Amino acid sequence: MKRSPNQGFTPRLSIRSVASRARVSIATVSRTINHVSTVNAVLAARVWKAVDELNYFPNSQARALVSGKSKLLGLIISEITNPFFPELIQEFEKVAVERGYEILIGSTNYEPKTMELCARRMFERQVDGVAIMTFGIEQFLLDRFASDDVPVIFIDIPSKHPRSDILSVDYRAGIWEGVQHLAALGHRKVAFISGPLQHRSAGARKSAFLDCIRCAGIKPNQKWLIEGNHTLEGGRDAMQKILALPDLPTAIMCSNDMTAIGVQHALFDASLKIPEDFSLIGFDDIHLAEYTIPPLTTVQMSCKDLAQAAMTSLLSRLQPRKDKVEPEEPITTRLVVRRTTGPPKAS
Amino acid sequence: MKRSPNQGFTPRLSIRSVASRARVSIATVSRTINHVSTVNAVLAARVWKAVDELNYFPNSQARALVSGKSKLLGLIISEITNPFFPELIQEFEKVAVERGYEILIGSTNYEPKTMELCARRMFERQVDGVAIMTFGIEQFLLDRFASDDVPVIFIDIPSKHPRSDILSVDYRAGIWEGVQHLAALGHRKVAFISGPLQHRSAGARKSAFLDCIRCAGIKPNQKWLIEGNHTLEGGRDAMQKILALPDLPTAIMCSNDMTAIGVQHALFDASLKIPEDFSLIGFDDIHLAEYTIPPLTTVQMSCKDLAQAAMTSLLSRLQPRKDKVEPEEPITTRLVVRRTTGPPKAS
DNA sequence: TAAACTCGTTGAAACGTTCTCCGAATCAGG
DNA sequence: CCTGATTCGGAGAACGTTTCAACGAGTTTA
Repeated sequence: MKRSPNQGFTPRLSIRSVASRARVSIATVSRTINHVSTVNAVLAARVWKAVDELNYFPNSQARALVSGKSKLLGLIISEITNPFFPELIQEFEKVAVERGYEILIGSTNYEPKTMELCARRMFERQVDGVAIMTFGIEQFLLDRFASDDVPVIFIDIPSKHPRSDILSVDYRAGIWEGVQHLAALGHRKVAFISGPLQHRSAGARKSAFLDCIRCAGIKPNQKWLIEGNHTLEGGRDAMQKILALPDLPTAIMCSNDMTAIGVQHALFDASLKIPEDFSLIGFDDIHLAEYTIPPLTTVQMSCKDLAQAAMTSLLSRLQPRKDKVEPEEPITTRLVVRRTTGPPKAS
Repeated sequence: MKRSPNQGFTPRLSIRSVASRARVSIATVSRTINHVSTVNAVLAARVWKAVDELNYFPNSQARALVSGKSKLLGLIISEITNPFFPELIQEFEKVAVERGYEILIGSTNYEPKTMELCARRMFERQVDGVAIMTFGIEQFLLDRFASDDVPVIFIDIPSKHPRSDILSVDYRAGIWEGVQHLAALGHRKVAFISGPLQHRSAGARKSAFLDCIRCAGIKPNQKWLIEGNHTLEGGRDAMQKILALPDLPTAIMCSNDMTAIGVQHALFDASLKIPEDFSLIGFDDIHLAEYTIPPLTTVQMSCKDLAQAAMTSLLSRLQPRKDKVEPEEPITTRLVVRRTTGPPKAS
């Protein structure tokens, strides 16, 4: 940056330009654009006119520097190429922009190393808050955010120690509906393709499934519990493993929709039909699920609700108001029946 | 922000803390962490030690304020829920983070209004550069960026006035391969479902198609030129319109893969088979295209190439080096044959 | 031996805001 | 018309950094 008296030209458009054009002090301009009520209406009008004519807008860096608030929010997700997350991002962005925030996105790709890098990026940009929408998070990262007084929201299963920065999801409800649906159709041999199990919430989905299966009076078969990785490839590979088994299940539940789509692909490749040969249930209800062939029966977790709950909670922590932070309702899940489930093949 | 002498406590971790701990001036600290070569090795070591012990990192707001560089890059896309864009974002993010930049994402949802809002957001955060990866952009927005000396990169068709801030895509090459492929299979009746035609590059894809069709000696039929909107729904609706026609085409080309997936859905609903009843070709080659049922034959536009070319060009404009900005090669496109094309039904 | 140069370090100004404090202006009541 | 209350505008410090100008200690030259 040039330090010379005036570096020649370019008297950069600043609050000062507005002040002089409106013939008021810079303080008055500042108060006007920050909607402080005590400012005289006549002057305010002059200020707004000047702002408009100059097409001025405040320098957010300077604002951030002095206020200590960057108006930046971090959003850490697992994998941006999994359509569930873009849908989530879209909701986040909407709410954030409405409230004057921008979003910094970090994609971990399921690697703890990358997760750490993302967290560091968030730190360096001094985000005002972070939403961690991955399937799990390391404790030490949470601690680090906490030690910097950065509010953090993350997803987890409902717990009896309701720390309000946890957004709890009731995975069981939807999975239970799914299992019941399958049982009602006559399925007794149900496989489950999980997500990467080192992630808490992937594990939570799997335990919910096992729990439900037992409640339905079905004894789970270890052979039919496959670990996937929440990707298309993972779903395909897992299904191929299942097909290689001597004793086949009649229905497959998946930890997310991408896995289910991978399964559909594997079955198509093997010339097997859904739902005639296998029933299939996904999880998430991404928009695409309605468009698979055949349309996917899946457990819906409203990412709209999720994003809004996360944002509400995050923002309420940023602007401490008198209204108490209400204990968050758990996010609910429910079955959406489409066309990948049917009675088991009479074998 | 409290203005009282010391607001009690919290002597915020700053470059000053490091300076006093390393027993040097803040200027020396600054030069050290910015890798200015003239700094004495002994002092540098002391500084790095202090940095490490305090776990210090510089405040990016302050940096941005004084340097005039926000190290923020804008990325404006059409629609984050179209999987093509997340794939693009992923590449962008990778390159950007490597170079110390963060990305601000704006999704226009094809609305000029929203596009304007996005541009404004970018302005307010004083991004150092913007990549506009939508299917078109208003001239006045480009002008505004230009008047603020913000480098802009956007996509367009190859033109004889190669302004280096245009990333040109050779849509024709891939579409030509697609048309030839169909013609070779015996198709003479080919429909095209375009994107929203107010967008330049959607229009470009359509003209490329018309051009290729004529070159292949086929007379295009106006009835088979449907305007879609690059979404699943748009593809489905367009296909339903086509199915209502008295004279049916035998093959469908789509302006993007999402449209093609919508077409597959409409055909599935109508109990029509691909490729037996209709051949289908998409555009983009999103990752999902390999996983549709049947796997989608499509024109590949490497979003990796696209993102990297965009970033390279953008970054080279940010750090003007001696090495001349090479004239960008147009991004190429090519056909990927999978299983949605076959000979036309003998009617 | 003093002057002229280097080299490396430091103090201080500047970036564009916000916000506190204080002085000036306005107004109502006596 | 004067006093006290009230309201509003302006000067200036502070935020955390970068970088310029200046300075001090060595080193070389006259």
